[in-house]
Amino acid sequence: MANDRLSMIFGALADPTRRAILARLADGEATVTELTAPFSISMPAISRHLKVLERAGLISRSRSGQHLSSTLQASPLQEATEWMERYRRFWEASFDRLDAHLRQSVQGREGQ
Amino acid sequence: MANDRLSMIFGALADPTRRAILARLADGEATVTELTAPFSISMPAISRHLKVLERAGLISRSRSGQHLSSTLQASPLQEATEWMERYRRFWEASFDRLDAHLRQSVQGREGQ
DNA sequence: GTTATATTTAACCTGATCATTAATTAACGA
DNA sequence: TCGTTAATTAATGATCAGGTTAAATATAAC
Repeated sequence: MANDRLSMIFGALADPTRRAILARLADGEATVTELTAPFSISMPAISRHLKVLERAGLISRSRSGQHLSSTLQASPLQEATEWMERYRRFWEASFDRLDAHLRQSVQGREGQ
Repeated sequence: MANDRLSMIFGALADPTRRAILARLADGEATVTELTAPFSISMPAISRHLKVLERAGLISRSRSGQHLSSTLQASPLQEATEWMERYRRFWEASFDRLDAHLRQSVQGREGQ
């Protein structure tokens, strides 16, 4: 994967296990052991996924004793969203039915 | 790469050449030859990038004679944005650290 | 039909990704 | 100090990504 910032962010998000880890961290920080539990893959594998997320800036980590906690850092998601904003006019201009459905639900949450 | 929809979308966006292709297509449809010109890589390489983008639903293609035109399809970007919306409160929380009061009222309106 | 143009497919190479198990490091607690 | 727990690193292997050049396919133009 290219090592520019957006490539690292999108690359990190391209894996379902890593997205699931982020989803878990949305409920609060967690140790590597806790993050490993829900999956059928080994702890070293999770440890590597965490490295990828950390490199993308999507998590930070802090040790307290034996335990190494991961915390969600969402600002790279903001960068990614900002990049996509450039294309918003295209999906809003679309007459596609799926588009219409998704647009509606997005606007619902954005309506502030 | 996993073959679920979000993984294919994020995976497609994880490459700078493919993002540049999308940027070019935002100015209008283009042939493979036209899309190849700005890059220092070969046409077969571009052809593969286009396949990845097509598989992710980010472009559609239509032949007219010898020419095969690619057209931007932005709705997958909307899907990706919608997935990220889930984390918006986190980046807003860190960005607006100094205005916790406002943040709270925004979260209230979002129903989180 | 022959030749030129546009694009894909084939064959191949290199390096990255994602998983494994085994070994190592680090911190804790008796 | 010894044994346990937490996590990473090492070594290995399979598969995928992204590039190349050369060959094949398809349409156009003469």
